[in-house]
Amino acid sequence: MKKKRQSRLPREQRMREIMQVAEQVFRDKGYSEALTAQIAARAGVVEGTIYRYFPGKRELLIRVVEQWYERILADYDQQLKRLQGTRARLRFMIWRHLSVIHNEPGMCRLIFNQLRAWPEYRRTTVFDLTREYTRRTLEILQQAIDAGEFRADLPLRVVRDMIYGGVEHHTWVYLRGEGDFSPDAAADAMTEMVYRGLAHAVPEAPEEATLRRLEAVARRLEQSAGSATV
Amino acid sequence: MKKKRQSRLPREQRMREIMQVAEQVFRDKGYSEALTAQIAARAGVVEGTIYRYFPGKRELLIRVVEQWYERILADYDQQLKRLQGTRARLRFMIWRHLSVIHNEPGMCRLIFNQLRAWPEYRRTTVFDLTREYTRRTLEILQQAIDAGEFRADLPLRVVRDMIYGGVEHHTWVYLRGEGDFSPDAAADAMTEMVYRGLAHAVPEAPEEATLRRLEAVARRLEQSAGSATV
DNA sequence: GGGACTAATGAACTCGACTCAGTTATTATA
DNA sequence: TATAATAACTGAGTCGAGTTCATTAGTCCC
Repeated sequence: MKKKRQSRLPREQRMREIMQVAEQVFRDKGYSEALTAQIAARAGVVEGTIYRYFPGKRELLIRVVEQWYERILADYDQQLKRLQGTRARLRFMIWRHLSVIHNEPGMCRLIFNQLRAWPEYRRTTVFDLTREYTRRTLEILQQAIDAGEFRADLPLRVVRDMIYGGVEHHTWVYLRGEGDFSPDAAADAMTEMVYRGLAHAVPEAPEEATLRRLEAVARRLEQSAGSATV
Repeated sequence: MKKKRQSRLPREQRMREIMQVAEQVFRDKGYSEALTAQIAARAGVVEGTIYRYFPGKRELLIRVVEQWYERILADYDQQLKRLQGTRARLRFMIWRHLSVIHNEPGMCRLIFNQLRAWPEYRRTTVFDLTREYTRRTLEILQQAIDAGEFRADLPLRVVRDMIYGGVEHHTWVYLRGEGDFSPDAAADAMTEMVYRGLAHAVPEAPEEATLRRLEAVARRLEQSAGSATV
């Protein structure tokens, strides 16, 4: 057995190496099965070294997931910008979310099962980015309402919750490793569901404009009065 | 400080006492903050005693949650049986789920954040009962299809996922202790959404539509006005 | 080549879940 | 009432994983 002394690396690089190994181990084993000892061993350092770079195991996972999530969402906007029309844009948001889960179940499990349950979650960029992207979905819906394409009589936040919650619920079995799902099929169904739920059933009647303006007033009142709510 | 020797209890009773204390501690502290030492202390036994009745801390939580869940769902059927019509029954399923979360956030957090992430989850009665009740929702939808009330062109499982996922997603902020939600309002919105998504497009009388939307505006204004407290 | 800096070490420590050989309280039997 | 059998309960200890820190030793620069 060799006692191979590790050559020293600049701070940044060692940090990157540890995170890289940690990502792999967390992904494969899940959070609690992933041992700091093993991460250290695979990274070719001693356990204590990890603690020179990260305050603890939890923080290490957070950093790893943050980095991954930023990478995953990098080209989101670009792709979305190319799409025209409510339906296409809505479907993209849903499909994309489903696809990420389908392609990266290990990472998604970590977010759903661990990260999101921790108190640190709120000050995570995962939290911020998720918020940002669900907000974007709300915007798409709101724009469709403003354009007279969608009705305004359902609270959009509930619709958003049905989309994102629905996506997650739909992928559970897969995430437990007990089955599969089709991102395309699910995205089609969910988009259709939202569309029917919000689209006007009948061509606009003359009093339409008046109603829309009344509703716009309500919205403004809500926003000014109710910034306490979510 | 007294060394009060515990009188011996029959197996069943001691078990019940431990579970009772454990439920309280788990509910208040969450799983990992709840220490077996503390549960033992509060139950008036020594730590080792817990392990005469439960194989481990996880199993103890499982048993506690199972017992609670069975209690919660006990009168479900009775109430459902009383309700007639797709809309009422559907709304009840949604509302009930929202209400349980609203009334018992501590327990629901344990299920969502811990139990469901464990491999043991599948052989839990929580798993079975949840399955049973989501199946019941599917049945309501299916019956409506059979009766010609709903269309059959969307996969019902996706609809069910949007319902249950939507409920959960909608309650996150509340479960993190950062806000509130109205089970009634959310149930109304979700039921409406599902209804529109699945009902045959029947041309609506124009006055009816106008009325419903005016009512929606009024409801929202009410909620805005009252959201300072929320 | 020597000093300053700091990456890295590894042994020790913490803290909580869990174990088990042994100790009684209780019950059954004589 | 005495005694044996049973099973509830104890508590001191083990174990294992995360975390700490005083110390060691590459690396850079003058």
